[in-house]
Amino acid sequence: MARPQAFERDQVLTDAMRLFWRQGYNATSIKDLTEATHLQPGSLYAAFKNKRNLFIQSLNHYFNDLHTSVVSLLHSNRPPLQRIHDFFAYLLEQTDRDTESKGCLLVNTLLEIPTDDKEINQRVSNMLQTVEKEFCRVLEEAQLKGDLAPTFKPDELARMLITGIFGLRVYKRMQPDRQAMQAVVNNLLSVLDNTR
Amino acid sequence: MARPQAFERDQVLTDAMRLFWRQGYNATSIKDLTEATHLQPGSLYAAFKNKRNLFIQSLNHYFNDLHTSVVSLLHSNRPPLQRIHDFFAYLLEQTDRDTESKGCLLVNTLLEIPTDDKEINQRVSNMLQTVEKEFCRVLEEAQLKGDLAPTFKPDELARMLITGIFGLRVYKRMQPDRQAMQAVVNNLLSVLDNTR
DNA sequence: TCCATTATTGAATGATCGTTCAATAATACT
DNA sequence: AGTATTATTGAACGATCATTCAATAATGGA
Repeated sequence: MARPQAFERDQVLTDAMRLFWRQGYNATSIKDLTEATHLQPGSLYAAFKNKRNLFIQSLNHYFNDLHTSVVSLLHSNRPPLQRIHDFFAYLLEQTDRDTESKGCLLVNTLLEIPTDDKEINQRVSNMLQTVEKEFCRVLEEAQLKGDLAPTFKPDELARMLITGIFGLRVYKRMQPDRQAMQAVVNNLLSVLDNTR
Repeated sequence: MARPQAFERDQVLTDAMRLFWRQGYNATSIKDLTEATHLQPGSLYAAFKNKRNLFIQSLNHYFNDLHTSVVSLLHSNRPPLQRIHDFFAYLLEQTDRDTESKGCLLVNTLLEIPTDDKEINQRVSNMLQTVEKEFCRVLEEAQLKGDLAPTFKPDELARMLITGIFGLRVYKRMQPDRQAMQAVVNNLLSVLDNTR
């Protein structure tokens, strides 16, 4: 016995997320958000408490999508090292389609939000560490199969690859051509071929 | 025959730069800047036109310092590949001392400023490309001396190392311990050891 | 059909934003 | 000493910020 909600929470979060992704947290105003979501300020605040909380929900929404992609790529039935290559191929494709150079919302957030905002930094760090762990498991699997030299430490390699991805996300802002990005990936992945 | 300027332009730029570095462009207000520089708004605007221009001057100031460090490290009299290692050792030290996790102002700016701000993006990109070229020249020198396999393309390697630095700058925000960062650097630099 | 409950509206709030400018102060030259 | 010139001050401006809330609308159950 009450008036029903007229909007879909998921759709609103998608709209908000896209805006934060394109403009960053500080540069996105409530006015921007009301226009993008077609919700009035009051509704936005009733549903999401405030701007900061809406942002956090947007981050969660982004990570859900990201995690789905990562899992489907890294848990496929292809050989482990091939799956790593698949991931980077996917990253390059996505980077290519991203004509606005938005990059990764999590990486952008990590650099924009002040260090002393423990909550947001912790949340984003955890999300990225989750991805790092997925990488690590695949590398362990490769090592077990003998596709990766036993002298490697999978956790260190995973960390290095994740760092490489972060770097690519930044490098893209310099508007390099696809070939340049591809060459970086090739050199990065050449570490895995090392027999030591 | 006029009243002399009471402040040192360089000191003011240093103060402003530190603030932009710590907080980012959008999160830094004129009030913040007047407090940090001890200049009133009017003086600030008389000397630097507006906030945006003050930021651009701060970027230049930052790059001057950066370029000095890079040159002294990469043009030393040590063997070329050793100079690359020196650079990363310096980077790790600096990262360690940076308890606020400010990272690199240029990298932060590249991610914060919208893509459609051509001027700032172009300026920052040029600065970073300058560093990349310094790396490239050292790698060419190493190749000439036979310290680097001739199959490598120095420009691609330089790009990969720069990307690695960007990545480390981001990774640092996740508050990793020094060992973790060191391992990333080791794995990154292991590419150079490849004999192909 | 009426009512209790919740959703939506959008104007209003006070704070803060970047920027301007008239008033005042400090200097060098005559 | 007087004056032309430039530097400094800091209050004031309009715009915009995030947030609130009283008024209104829409529903399901009685």
